Amino acid sequence: MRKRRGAGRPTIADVADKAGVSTITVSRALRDPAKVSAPLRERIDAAVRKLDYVPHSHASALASSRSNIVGVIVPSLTNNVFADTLRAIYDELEQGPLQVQLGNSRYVAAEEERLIRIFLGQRPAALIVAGGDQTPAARALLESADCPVVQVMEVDPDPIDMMVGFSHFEGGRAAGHHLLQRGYRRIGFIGARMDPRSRRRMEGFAEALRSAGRYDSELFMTTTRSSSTSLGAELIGALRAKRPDIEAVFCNNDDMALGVLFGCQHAGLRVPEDLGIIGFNDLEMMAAACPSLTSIRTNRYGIGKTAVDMIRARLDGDEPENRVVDLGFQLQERQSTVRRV
Amino acid sequence: MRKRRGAGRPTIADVADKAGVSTITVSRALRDPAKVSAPLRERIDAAVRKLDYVPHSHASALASSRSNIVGVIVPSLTNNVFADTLRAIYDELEQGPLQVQLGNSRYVAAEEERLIRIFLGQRPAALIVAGGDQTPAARALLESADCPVVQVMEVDPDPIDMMVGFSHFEGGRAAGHHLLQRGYRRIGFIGARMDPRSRRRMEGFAEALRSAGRYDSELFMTTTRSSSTSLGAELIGALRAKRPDIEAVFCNNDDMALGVLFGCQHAGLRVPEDLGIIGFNDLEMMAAACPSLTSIRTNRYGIGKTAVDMIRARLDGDEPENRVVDLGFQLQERQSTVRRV
DNA sequence: TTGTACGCGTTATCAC
DNA sequence: GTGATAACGCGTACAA
Repeated sequence: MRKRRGAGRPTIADVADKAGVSTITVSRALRDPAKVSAPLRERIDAAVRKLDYVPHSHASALASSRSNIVGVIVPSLTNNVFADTLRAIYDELEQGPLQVQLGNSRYVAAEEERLIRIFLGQRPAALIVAGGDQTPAARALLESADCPVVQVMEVDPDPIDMMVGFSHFEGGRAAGHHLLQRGYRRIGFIGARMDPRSRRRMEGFAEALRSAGRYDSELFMTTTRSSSTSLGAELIGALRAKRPDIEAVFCNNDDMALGVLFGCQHAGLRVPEDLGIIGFNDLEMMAAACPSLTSIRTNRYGIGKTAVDMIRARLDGDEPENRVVDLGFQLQERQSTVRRV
Repeated sequence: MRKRRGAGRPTIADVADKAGVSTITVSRALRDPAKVSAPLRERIDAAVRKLDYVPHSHASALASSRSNIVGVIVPSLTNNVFADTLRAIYDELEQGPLQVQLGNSRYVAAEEERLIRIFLGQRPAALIVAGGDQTPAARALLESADCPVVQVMEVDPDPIDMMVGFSHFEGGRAAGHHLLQRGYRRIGFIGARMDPRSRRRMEGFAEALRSAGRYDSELFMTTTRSSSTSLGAELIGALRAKRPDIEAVFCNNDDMALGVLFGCQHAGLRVPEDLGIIGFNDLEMMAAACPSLTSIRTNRYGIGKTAVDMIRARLDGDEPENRVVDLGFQLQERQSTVRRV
């Protein structure tokens, strides 16, 4: 009897013994049943069930030098924005043999680089990362990775490999144009976290105001604290204390916008009569709020789905038509930006 | 020159060649630097950097019959409740050498079983699953798994291995007691999704009302649709259409509670004067809302942290004092349940 | 359609 | 402290 180091779980050889076939036949029966004759297939299936055999994915990955893992690295787990994209990735991916491995970079580029290094060690089937602000080393690693790489949530003319998202700059600009069109004059901005994407939204927004001669830096208030509803309420209070004449505000995300609404209500201000509010992302609650809240709708689920489609295509040997897909955004006008007369 | 099937990335043998040592020395230098003399260690580190060598985790897992993967299976990615626990797990786990592999069961027990099977195929270092409602087959798989298993979000006298959470039944009961104490009489319930945990909350709530002779099944409204803010608004509308005399409502989660608040505001009802509202989980927005919303606070981050602590202890050979840890909950009384005079 | 021989990259074991 | 050798469990290549 051979000495064994392993954990004692049944192996493909045990199944083969029990079914009276060779290991390779079991291997084939499991991965591509059509390649094995019906009677053998049944004997093998029975043996698998009886032994409760589970294939050892690491051994498989090692032998085939290819794993079924798709690494996904997002900056935040609690941010609903990524949750929707993640949900799409899981929905699409778990149909097939592919498995998701999720990393949380906590909005820290060095942490993202560390995770990329670790994930690459798994020889992943593909990699999905957020945005285009990797460290130079991380970018180099990804460029030399021998698997599809998709950057999500943004668009950029110079992707590492493939990219799907939308322009945050343009989204911010659209928010600015909307408030201007509604007739607002003293227009402010409230931003938390201020990661690169939030920053680009702010820049697009400022650009819109500037081109209309309405940019007033005093009405812009940002913090690196992470966004939350209560922070939105807090910041609008601070902003109004400084500049009570503010007429409308763009929030860098919907949680902040909701907080601004609550802050106004607690202060006895009417929305939109006393203050116009526009958010970003259009989470589900925005339409339900009272008053309903204007926002920039982004196609977060579509981004995840498209990312997986691109990966699938590449894995199937096809080349996607466009390496960069812009899914755009839509302004959702609601009660919170109806200009007072 | 030997023929190679692999993807061509540098291997530990390449590093060994470059450093003029054997592979096992490189292996040791990487895993436990103290076991290798300083000069060799430096030569090896230099070679690693020069080749940009990344260890092949699958080969390592195969050889050691132990991976550094902790499988985590949750029913939902978009539900903030799990997001907080996940964040804790990531925060705790990614410090060390352990990696998270996340599965999404979509509230489907069969899907959970499938994921458990797949994860077990990775010979994980540990497994974390939600709740105690696994299929019998899944439970059997977990019981025979040769790794620590932690069930989170609930407590149960009969855990598979270890467990950390709180009693949903008691949480529901506390909500009922609170409304009764506040003097509410016609008390209702609104529940979406109605997964096992929501169901237990409802049962505890009903139990509290029943023991006070205040249970009225007509005031209970549930749906299997997934919870959302707009659904909360919709359901309170339907419930009030049927029973305009309703005085207070317990929502099975905070999203629904916020939706009920919005629904009331849209309908011109005052909260808490015309309707008392209490939610469950106490998400961050509950305190910021106007009026602020009463809820049952649960320690979701603590649950994730404790789960990892238990795993760490077991992996280090220690046995945790208690196999079941009840982290409890706290009633957060706010404006939304201040009884009208 | 089925089987044999061997390699995948790493680590455990045992010797030096 | 360091090294030679043999597993780890499975898939590829080629033969039958």
